Amino acid sequence: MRMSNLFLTTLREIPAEAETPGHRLMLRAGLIRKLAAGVYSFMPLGYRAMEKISNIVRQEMNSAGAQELLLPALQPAELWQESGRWFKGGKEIIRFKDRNDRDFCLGPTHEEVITDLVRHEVRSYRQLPLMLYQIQTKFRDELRPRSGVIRSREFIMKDLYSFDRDWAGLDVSYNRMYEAYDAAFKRCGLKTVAVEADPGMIGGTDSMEFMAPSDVGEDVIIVCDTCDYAANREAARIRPATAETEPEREMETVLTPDVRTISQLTEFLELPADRMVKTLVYRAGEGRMVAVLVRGDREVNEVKLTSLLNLGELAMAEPEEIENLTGAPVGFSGPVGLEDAATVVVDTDVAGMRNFVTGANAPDAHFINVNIGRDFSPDVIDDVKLARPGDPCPKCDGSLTEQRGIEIGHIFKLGTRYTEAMHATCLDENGTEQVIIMGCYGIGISRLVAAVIEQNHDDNGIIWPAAVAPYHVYIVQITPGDEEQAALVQQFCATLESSGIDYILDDRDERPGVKFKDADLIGLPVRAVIGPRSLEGRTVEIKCRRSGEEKKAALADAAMEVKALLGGDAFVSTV
RNA sequence: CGGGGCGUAGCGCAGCUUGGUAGCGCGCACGGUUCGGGACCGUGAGGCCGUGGGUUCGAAUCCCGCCGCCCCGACCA
Repeated sequence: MRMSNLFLTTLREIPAEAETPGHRLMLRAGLIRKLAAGVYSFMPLGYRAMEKISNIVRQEMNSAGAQELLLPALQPAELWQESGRWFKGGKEIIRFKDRNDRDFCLGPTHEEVITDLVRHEVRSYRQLPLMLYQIQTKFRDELRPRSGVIRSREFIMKDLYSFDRDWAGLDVSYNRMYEAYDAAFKRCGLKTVAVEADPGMIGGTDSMEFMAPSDVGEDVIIVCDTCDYAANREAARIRPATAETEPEREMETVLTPDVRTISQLTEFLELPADRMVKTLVYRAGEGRMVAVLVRGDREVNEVKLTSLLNLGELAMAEPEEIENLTGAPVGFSGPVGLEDAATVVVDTDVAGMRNFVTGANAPDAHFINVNIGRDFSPDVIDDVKLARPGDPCPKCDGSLTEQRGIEIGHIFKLGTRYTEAMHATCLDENGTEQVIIMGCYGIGISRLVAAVIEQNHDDNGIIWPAAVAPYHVYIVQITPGDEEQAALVQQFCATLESSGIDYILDDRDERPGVKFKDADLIGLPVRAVIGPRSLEGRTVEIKCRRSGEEKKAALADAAMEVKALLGGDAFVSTV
């Protein structure tokens, strides 16, 4: 491709709208352009990188035994009503009516459509297992699109669905996808961590997210410094602290006028926060109240709490609700005497404490020397606190660390969540109808492009991994009109082509500095320069974008040198 | 949805306080000099000053409404 023909304008200045390094570079390098909030065009260069990524993913899905198809983005409401997600699924579904006043949506995901398809086509267990996938545009009316193509309202996703006759089959499909994901991300030059995740509203038993570690990631991931334990903070478990053994003392009331917060209380009682127990009051669906006890220096993990109690909704209670429940204003809540009016949940660490401090459910009063069992009885004891760095690992003696990550893949064991609601069944050997067991597996393809750039750039621009670079080589002819140089360039291009290496030839009538700057910004893995210095020995200057290493190569050897820099044959794949 | 910020040329911004009909840099077009890390000189094109209303002789500027965009939070496969 000649630069003079390429539909590309690079930006010298940083667009004001972009905050993250990757988003800025994608705009500056002319990979994407914005149409509206969270809605982007992919320009030829950006699209080409995305196509290379799609092809890698496609190859890995195919070799895992999956088949590609294409499902409609336009979906009738009836399917979503059948699965129960038309109203629950909520605000992010883009809905509208057709001319006949029929409800439709633009597909945010395709569990319903694929389940509908499979229930019509699959009659027998002999047609299973089945893995079907597509690479297609998804639509979600995100509350807050951000960071360019990392969270957008229209995006490209690979979604794969597995159908098995039993749970053992699902385990096989799930593990096969796990391996395929790992392989695909590696090939894309992306560092990822697979973490335990909360299945959330989509339902199902197990789920894992593939995270690309990055400071601009929206998720916090918790990783053990010793073993392989890793989890999304929303789902991270923590090994309980060892139980205290001191003898129980008599519970007493202490007057604490206007002392409401833990920090006020530590000062007032001259006790550390880890001797206190916070009681947080939540309202679940249908007026059910939940009181959650965590140590004074900890936070509640609301996601863990929600899935633990299997609650559809959960919100902090309003001050009036707290006063109705406890008889005291906010700041004096405690578990004693609350058992009948609320579900009392105690964090595992609190369960091991003796003689702690809680609110007394009376204005301006706290209890000291509270003990579980004697003074109140919890309904549930479980791990409901938010993990933080330094916490003990649930699997080994190590301790947990924290980093941010971009979620680029998510795999779920759905089980019968959709197949049951939509009656997708098949007959087994005995002629008995069996509900099909399902899994679903997503990769955010357009997000992956952004994640690759977030992980691979420097101050001067993008540093594409060879396998996903829109082109492999950026060729600069220093003196555009020079015929001797042009002849060398032509020969060089021919050797690249015959080696399966693709390139951009910067043939613009610009000064060398401009071309070098654009070469760094666009960030193809190799830059090749042919100029006055090349003529005498018929050489090409070859520079590695990542290492900065530069060498002269004889024209005859140049293609081989380039290939070596690209990492050998494995990375050379044209779109 | 709550908080904050911003909408002026393709991009980055000034002008608004104190109303008088729009400017700078980059980019773009043309000519010339240049040419190994974003050159220089000259000429030029390009603007319902987000949008609707109001105040005024007169509004980019003051007032009110709406829309859009960005950030933080809430929320979220």
